[in-house]
Formats: sequence, C-alpha cells, structure tokens
Amino acid sequence: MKANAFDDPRITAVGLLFEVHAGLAARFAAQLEEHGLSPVEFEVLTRLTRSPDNQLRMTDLAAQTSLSTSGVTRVVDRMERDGFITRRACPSDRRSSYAVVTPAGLRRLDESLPGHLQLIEDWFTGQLDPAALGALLDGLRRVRDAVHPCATAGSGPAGAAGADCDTDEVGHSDDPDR
Amino acid sequence: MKANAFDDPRITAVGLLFEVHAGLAARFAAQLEEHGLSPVEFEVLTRLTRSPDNQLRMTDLAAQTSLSTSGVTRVVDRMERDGFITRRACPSDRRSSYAVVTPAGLRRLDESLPGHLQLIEDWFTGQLDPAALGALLDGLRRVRDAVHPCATAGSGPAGAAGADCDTDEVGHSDDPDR
DNA sequence: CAGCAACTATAGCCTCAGCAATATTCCTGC
DNA sequence: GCAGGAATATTGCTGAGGCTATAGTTGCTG
Repeated sequence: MKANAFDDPRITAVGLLFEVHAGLAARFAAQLEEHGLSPVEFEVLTRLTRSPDNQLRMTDLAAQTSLSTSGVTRVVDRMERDGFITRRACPSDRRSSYAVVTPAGLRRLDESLPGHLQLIEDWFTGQLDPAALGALLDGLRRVRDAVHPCATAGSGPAGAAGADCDTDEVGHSDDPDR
Repeated sequence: MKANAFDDPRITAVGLLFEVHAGLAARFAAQLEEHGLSPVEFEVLTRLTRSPDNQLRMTDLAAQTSLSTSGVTRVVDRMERDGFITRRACPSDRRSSYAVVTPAGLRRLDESLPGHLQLIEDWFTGQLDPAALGALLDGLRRVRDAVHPCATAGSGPAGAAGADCDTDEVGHSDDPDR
C-alpha cells in the first residue's frame, strides 16, 4: 500500500522500547525531583556511599559514573554548594581531592531511596513481568529473523511484538486534517 | 562496622541498575553513531516513519518523543540541514507545519535498524535472561522488605561522615596510597 | 463582525555536560 | 637531584535542550 513503513514491526518494536525507557526515566526523575535531587546527583550520591568512608577521588568518581572528569567537577561544585558533599584534599597526593558525602547528603539519599526502589519494583512487577518479557523476546527474535518487510508488507507474524502497544498512534493528533 | 552504607544492599541494587542502564545507553549511542545518528535523531526518525505518509506536525512529534516543542524545532533544524527530513506547510492550518522524512532519512534509518535490533536482542538474551531477571526481582523484593537500615547502619549524621579524614587505608582506587 | 482565548512554531536565555587546553603535582630515567 | 613525561583537577568553549516570551493563526462567542 503505502510507501512508508507504517506497519514495519521492527520500527514498532523500537518504538516500544523508546516508550518504556522514556516513561521509566521520567518517573525516576520525577520521584527524585520530589527530594530535590537530579538523576546525576542521585547517581553520584549512590556511588560515593558505596565507597569506603563515603568518599572517592574525582577521577574515580568520574570513572564510576557516566560523567567525564569535568562533568564531575561541575556536579561536585553544585552539590558542595548545596551541602550534600564536600571536597577534601588528599593527604598523600596533592593533585587529587576527595569528594565526601556529608551527613546532609546521606540523609537526602536515605529519604529518596525507598521511593526509588519502589519504582523499580513497580516497573518489574506491574509493567513487565517475566512472562511478558519472554513474549517480548520471542517477538523480537521473530522480528529480527523476518525478511525485510518491504517485500512482505503486511505479513502478520511479528505483529505480536507491538500489536497492542500503541494503536493510538494514528489518531493521536486532535484533528488530522482541518 | 563502618559508619557508611558500603554494604547496603539497597544501594547496591540501585548501582546495578545504573550500571545496566549506562552500559545499554552507551552501546546504543555508539551503534547509532556509526551511522551518523544521535539517539534523538533516531527516535525522531522512528516516530515519523511510524506515522501516515512519514510525516507529523511539530507538536505531535514533540508529544510522541521525549522532546519539548522547542527541542523538536532544533532537532528538525539539524536534520533538515542534514537532509533527513524536510518541513512542509500544513495546507489546512497555516500555523502548523509538517516534518516529513526524506528518502535519505528512510535509507539512513533502514541502515541503522538491524544493528539496533541486534543490540536489543543481545541484551535480552546475553545479559538478562528470564531466569536472571527473576532472581533480580526476588532480590529487589527482599531488599525492599528489609527493615530500614537507618537505625542499624548508624547513618546517624553525627558519626557517619564525621569520621576523621586521615584514614589512608581507603585504597579503593588503582593506588591505595602514594 | 469584533474581540478574545487557545494553539502553533520559533527565538532568547539559561543550565548542563563533553572536549580541549592549562596549571599543578607526581613519578621515572639518567 | 633533575628533566621530561604522566596524572589530576579545573576552566573556556561549544552544542544540546528546556522554559518562557513572542508573533502569527484559528476558532469561538458575545
């Protein structure tokens, strides 16, 4: 029919993944925002708290997060200004400096942790139980093995992957044409 | 017993999630980069391609992606400059304009799609089979049901970060002490 | 029909984060 | 001991993207 790939199951599968990821990220961000933390700050707090004496050298912190060293410098600047962590000079290497979690930072992390874990479990149990995951995997496998749909347009097999996920797409806009 | 939460299983669980997510995002980004696409551009391409006539009004595109309307404007600017999509005036509403995928954009999406799907399946099968997922879920449930470690771990602000700073035996990074 | 509210896209301003350059400090080879 | 190279943190510059203001357009309502 059309020259587009409107019904390409591969693209539908990718779209599903985007949906899940974006929704999850938004939920996490919103939950952390309630506690006055950005996702990056939360990550930094967890990494530091998992380290001995709640401290880490800037370089190591950068290596253990998704941040570059300069990014770590900026984040630590902000969090130090907010009182969540402090810098401490390394006594044995005057180039290095430690980022140390303050009591306020520990408290803040402790406050935001339960909601975060709850979100994680809600996601696993409520939205993607193992059975659904298995089905999704099967669908993906079939999608990947399918021949290029340009030739087999409209072939139903891989419809399982995303058949039900978003039928709202077509009429999404309030008024398609006016 | 340390005063920090080094062995707090809740934080370990969160750290694991961060690890998985960061690794996955980095792989996707790298794979798309090979084809000259950023994750956002890829998302825009998939959304447009999933729509009738490979086009979408700017507002609708913003609603279906994780971008704001201004963000969509900028991304479409770049992708139009790169020749992947074009703007088209809406004939019935002079406020709106469509973003349309060009043949070059379709081709580019088609090139990057197989590798992307392969990555998705590799992740499911290779790194997180259903059994491992179930185990992870169980662990999370146990972690969540655990008593709040605040009382036990002594995350009391006084003793926690107030630990003196001359303990060189941290040794977490490559070189313990120099 | 005039006015007003809602909608659409865009531009200005801001923050965030990565890359490259820089200053300081450490280590190794001589 | 000392010179040169490596490591560490920071800063300037740039791009990306969100929020708000703005101009243009549409539709509704008195």
